[in-house]
Amino acid sequence: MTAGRTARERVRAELTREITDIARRQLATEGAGGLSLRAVAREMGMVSSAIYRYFPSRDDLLTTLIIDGYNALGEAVERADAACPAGDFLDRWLRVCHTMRDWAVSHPHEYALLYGSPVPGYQAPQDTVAARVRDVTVLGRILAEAYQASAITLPDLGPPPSPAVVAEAADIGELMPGVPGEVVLRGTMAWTSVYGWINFEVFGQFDNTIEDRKTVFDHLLRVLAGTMGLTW
Amino acid sequence: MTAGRTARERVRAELTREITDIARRQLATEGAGGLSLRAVAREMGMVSSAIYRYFPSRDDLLTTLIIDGYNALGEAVERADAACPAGDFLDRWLRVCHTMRDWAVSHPHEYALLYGSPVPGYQAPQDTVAARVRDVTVLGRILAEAYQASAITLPDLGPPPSPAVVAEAADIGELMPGVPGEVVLRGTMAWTSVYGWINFEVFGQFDNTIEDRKTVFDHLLRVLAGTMGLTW
DNA sequence: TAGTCGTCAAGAGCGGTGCTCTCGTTTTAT
DNA sequence: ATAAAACGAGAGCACCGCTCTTGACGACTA
Repeated sequence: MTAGRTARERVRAELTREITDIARRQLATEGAGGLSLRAVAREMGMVSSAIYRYFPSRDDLLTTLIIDGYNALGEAVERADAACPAGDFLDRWLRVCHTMRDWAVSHPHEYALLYGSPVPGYQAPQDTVAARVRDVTVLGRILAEAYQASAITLPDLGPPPSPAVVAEAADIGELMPGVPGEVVLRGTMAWTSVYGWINFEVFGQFDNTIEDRKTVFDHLLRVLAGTMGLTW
Repeated sequence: MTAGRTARERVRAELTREITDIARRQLATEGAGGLSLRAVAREMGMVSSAIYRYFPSRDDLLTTLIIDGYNALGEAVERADAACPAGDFLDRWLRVCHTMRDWAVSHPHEYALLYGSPVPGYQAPQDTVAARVRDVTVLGRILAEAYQASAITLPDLGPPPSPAVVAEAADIGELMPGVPGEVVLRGTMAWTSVYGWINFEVFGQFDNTIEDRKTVFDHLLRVLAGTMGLTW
């Protein structure tokens, strides 16, 4: 990784890493809006214009921070899933979701960058999509493997989805090959619910209302597992 | 309302309204980060410092926009609920939630101000809480009235919540007097799920994935109604 | 080895921002 | 009528992202 050939390439990689590190720290303390190229440069003892040798604009720096954030979250989720017994689907679901929440709570500003309101004037480039889907890919895999293991029995919670609704979820269904549309929809719903909770929690909607959020979240996860038909 | 006694008070109220109107329009087109006091002043033909006679800071202007947003959303929701037959709880649930989504989709930047990542450096003052709870108050009332009408039968979706979990939801339960904790928890879950979906939709998470979002959202709402035990 | 070429940090500068202070003027209240 | 309060205008401060130019240093090539 740091096997840059020339000395110039090595110091360039080093400085680039230092910029992103400082930027990430500023992001963690000030939030996305408080991220300032000039402040990063000041902390590095450089002049502000020098930063532009490494990142052509503030948005480009933001983009790498976003990609890094998706990868950090995705990696944590993948590790959590890998640490579970493959056949205990409920346990995998619980641990993966708790990992997502833990990461979000401990990196609120980075999480806001990923799942909060888009940064004004900033348009996420296509580079981010590969990293963005890592977490939901894990959820899809759990659900797919559970279905293949016949560990899913959908509870009857309402009228079955129309074919049109099922067709709309086809793209998400690609993450869970072989899983019927109705299950895909329940999974999508659970996915949005989990992030809805995390959003509320990280963005302060539960302030002065729910204190022991992890415990309530755990209960939410078990109910969601029930809606997906995961046996308990 | 515009019955200010002196001429000065009248023109002050008028100018204050004009400032917020222009600010709201800028917010709608540029987003929260693009809201600029100088730009507002420019559009009014005033000098920027004059704005500070009406709003002591940019954050104060943002605060009134936020309160206005909560009230606009809350009013739309209350009107939608009032237009439904009081005894058709599923219909009320569906219409209220669709109203929330419609408002969010047609006012994305204002919605982001209310339910997105908090504006950096901005701390919502206590003035906002009264307006903020209007939407969830309506949901709580629907659920409470449904329960009192014996229109709720909770489906079995997992282990029952521990007393600790139920206790955590006590504050939210105050919105639904007489409703058992388990139902309050299901309602809280449905509430977060709805806003989780709306967040995903407004913030672009469904781009290139789900096209006919209203239809899928409607299906989500019916499943959520099922989890709350609303008969269908 | 000498020279050229590309990369780099630095500095000045542009237009923008939120915000403060002062200074006359106008309107209100006494 | 006079004192007090409110007001718009203007200059100015410190900050921002970003651009352009300049001079120095390192890395390849003749």
